[in-house]
Amino acid sequence: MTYNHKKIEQKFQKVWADKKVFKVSEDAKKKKYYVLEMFPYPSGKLHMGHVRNYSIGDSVARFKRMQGFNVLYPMGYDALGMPAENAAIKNKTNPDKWTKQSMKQMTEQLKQLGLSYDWDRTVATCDPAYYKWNQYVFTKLFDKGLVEKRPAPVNWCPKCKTVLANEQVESGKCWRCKAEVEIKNLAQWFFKITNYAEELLSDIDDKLTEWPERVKTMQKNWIGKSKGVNLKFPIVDSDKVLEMFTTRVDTLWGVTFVVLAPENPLVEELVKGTKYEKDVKEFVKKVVLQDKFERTAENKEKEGLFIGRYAKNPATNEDIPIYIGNFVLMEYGTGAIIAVPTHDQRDFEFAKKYKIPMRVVISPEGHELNPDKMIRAYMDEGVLCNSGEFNGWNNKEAIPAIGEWLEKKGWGERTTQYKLRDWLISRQRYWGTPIPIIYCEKCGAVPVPEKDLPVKLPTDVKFEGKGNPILSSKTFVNTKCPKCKGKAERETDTMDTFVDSSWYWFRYCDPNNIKKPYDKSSVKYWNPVDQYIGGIEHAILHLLYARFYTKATRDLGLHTIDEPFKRLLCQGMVIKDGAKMSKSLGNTVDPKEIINKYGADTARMFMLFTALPEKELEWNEQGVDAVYRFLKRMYMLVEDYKPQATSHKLQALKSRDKYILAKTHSTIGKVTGFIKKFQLNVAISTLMELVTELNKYSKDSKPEVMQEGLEKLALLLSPFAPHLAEYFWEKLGKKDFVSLAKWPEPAKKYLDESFERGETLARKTVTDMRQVRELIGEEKNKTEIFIAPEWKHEVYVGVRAGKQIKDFMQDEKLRKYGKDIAKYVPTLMKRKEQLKETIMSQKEELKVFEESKQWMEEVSGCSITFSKAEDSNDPKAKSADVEKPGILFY
RNA sequence: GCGGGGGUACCAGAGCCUGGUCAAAUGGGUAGGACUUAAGAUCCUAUAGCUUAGUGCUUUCGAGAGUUCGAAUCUCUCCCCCCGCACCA
Repeated sequence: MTYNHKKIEQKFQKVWADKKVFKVSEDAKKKKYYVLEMFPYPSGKLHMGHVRNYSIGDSVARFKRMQGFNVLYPMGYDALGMPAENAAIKNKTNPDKWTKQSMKQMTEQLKQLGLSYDWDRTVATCDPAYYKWNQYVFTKLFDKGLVEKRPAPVNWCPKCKTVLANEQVESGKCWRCKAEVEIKNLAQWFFKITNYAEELLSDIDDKLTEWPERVKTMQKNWIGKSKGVNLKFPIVDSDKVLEMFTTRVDTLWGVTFVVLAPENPLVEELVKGTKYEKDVKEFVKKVVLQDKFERTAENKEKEGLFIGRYAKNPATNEDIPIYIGNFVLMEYGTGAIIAVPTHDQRDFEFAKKYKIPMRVVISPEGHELNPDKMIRAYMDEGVLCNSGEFNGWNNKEAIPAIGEWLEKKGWGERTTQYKLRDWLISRQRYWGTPIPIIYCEKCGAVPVPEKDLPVKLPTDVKFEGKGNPILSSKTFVNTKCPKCKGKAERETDTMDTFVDSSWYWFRYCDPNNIKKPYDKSSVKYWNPVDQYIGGIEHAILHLLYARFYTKATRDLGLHTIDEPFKRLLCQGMVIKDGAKMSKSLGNTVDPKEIINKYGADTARMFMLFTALPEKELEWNEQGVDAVYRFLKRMYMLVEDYKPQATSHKLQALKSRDKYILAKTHSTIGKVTGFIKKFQLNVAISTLMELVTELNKYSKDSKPEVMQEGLEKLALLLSPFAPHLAEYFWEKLGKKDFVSLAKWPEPAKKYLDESFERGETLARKTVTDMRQVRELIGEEKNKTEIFIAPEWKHEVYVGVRAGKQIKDFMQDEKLRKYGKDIAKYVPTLMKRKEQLKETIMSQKEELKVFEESKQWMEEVSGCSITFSKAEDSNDPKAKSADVEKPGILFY
């Protein structure tokens, strides 16, 4: 019999499906556990990253289910988005058709993996019944003022022909197609995520205690909170006041110039009619035309210009020259900065270039800095000088004090700045949720009333790859105003697809609700998601949006959840030949082929065994093969075993039996621990150890013990290789599903300390000692193994047969066994620690051996008598300074 | 620059939190053996160095120092690598 993975896997996939084994429903009596994987974009083909993601998720789901939790483990499709639309353009079909076809294919592939989803809860975001609720929430947020349309410089991807949110621009390139992003000024819809900046930030530390550190840091950086002061410098010869944000009020006395962003509207005003106007305008034009990303690129040389005006630093009463500079960004703070060249590297470079004077206001303890001799800004801590009444303060300690002082004087206000920008959700594409807004000449932008939702995507659309296809629909755009019934036009922008994925896990809780996005109580029962699993690439984008949307919909009263994902795992990438698997590199491996050749169990187990979930996984066919062999080995083990129909009583146990039981039960403990810690690879390696032991044991086993070992093995294997485990379970005479069986607990009575302790060496020795006897012969009296303690805590071990020790020693096998036994002795004695602490007297040593005697007899299957080493027949033993007691095994 | 994570035997990768049972799991590779007509599969053994009849000894977990009876594990310093963010005032 060989391991026929296809037959086994098909069989159990069918049974699981037929009997709806993994269907769940709310059950107030049971503790719930929600395992969620980032749902895939239905490209039509599963890739290895998916397989990895879902293998991890499924093993957690199965583990928790067996532990008695009511496990919600759903799957769906993030079905709206560009690829479908591009495919439609390419094939001149409809995205809807293409997407549905893809979803079908993917579902089939997912089912082949044997994932324990509740398929009755599937959702697809392209379903109007789903995106209706995007629109519903949009209109509610609109009413609340959390949505707004406004013109803004936006990131425009010329290839996708749509705008992108800030988060979707990666070093100047489109996150999806990698095309260079351009900046355009357009009127766009925004979700006011910035209103939630503070909560999004503070909850990271307060509530996301089980998130990976690096994701939390990335989010914190992205939100980018800084506390500081909005300084107010009156502009000389003007009634205008220049506002500038700074976190470093301690350097206020060192300000020798200020810099405005070239786009700052004040600039034009200030230079109007002066001799500087022409130069300034030219410079502004040059910089603004320059790509935003080019401008802010690394090591970009600082450039700027004096604009001929001054502002008064109220702290020093000095007139400070105003510059404009390319390194100042309009979109952060007030688009203007104070410049302290002595204590800020950028200002330093700028000042050096334009020969602006500098003044030191912070000195390192003990010596004075000379601004003329500085080669770089001094940014460390120090003592304030030239700073009026704050002279002598530590600069860090002075910051709050100066802030307060400025506020009192009315020269500034303490404020907080965030880097986070509002979430731009408009997309000029077809395959997304239509934004439910109607423009009426009289009433303005009017949200579509709930009764008219969903606003469905038009079907009379041409896909030609130019502009927004929705514009080509005759029936869509023209409509009536819901308020005044007058002539009106629909918004043709659709929503960013990240909106779709910002609440799908709530929908899983109540996927068929037609009256509401979801039932409040269902959401309350299942949420928050206990374990969320997905790629690190969503560390900011999706995870930040999802957190925001959760808070926003909570405030709409739709549910009461603050944070959607309790615990997060970001699995590593699957790589091959040192690079991420990708079509363009041609280093992809199709999961389908692997499943065909080796089976789903192997594919899944390989994913789990080869690397820690968070780490990169290097694809390696040899490794796949190794896992396959392991499964096969287990298969053979079970196949060769004759199940015990009777309820087994574990009695009359020999040491080997006890050892196997101890091993089995310690494995239960370890595997459970490792799964909890997500060290799935280690969990599997522990199983491998057990299998090796069972394999050895199987040659001469006590059936009840074997049954116990194999049963536990099947249970422990179930999260990783569910089909095979299910097969084993059946083989072992069980009538139910191992997938629904109770997760085992290690039984204390089998965890005999003496077996536990010396486990590793014992497993060899136990068999080795028996084999020594077998090899040497039946006549017990001719066999002699001696172990004699030497000086201090070392031990002599000798093995020989009869009187002819030389004959015996020439036998290589026996020498090896002897060696192993010898290795085991210190462990066996259980007294290594004591032996190390004190040099024991001979009597004590003897006692140690005495205590161990019984155990050793069991282990070796030999009877043991004590004798003195000098009584040994071995001349070497006699001579080797062994006047001390020893043990002879006969 | 700021932040996060690392450096373990031929390779991958556990062990570090909770110090001793660690020459250090597991898998791969390599070598030898059993089985086989053969191949494959399977099984066994070895795999830092030296040495023994047996034990043992020396050197090892990025480098150095420290704490300790005892350090891969704890502390400090240094070196190196990877990954995020980055002219954010």
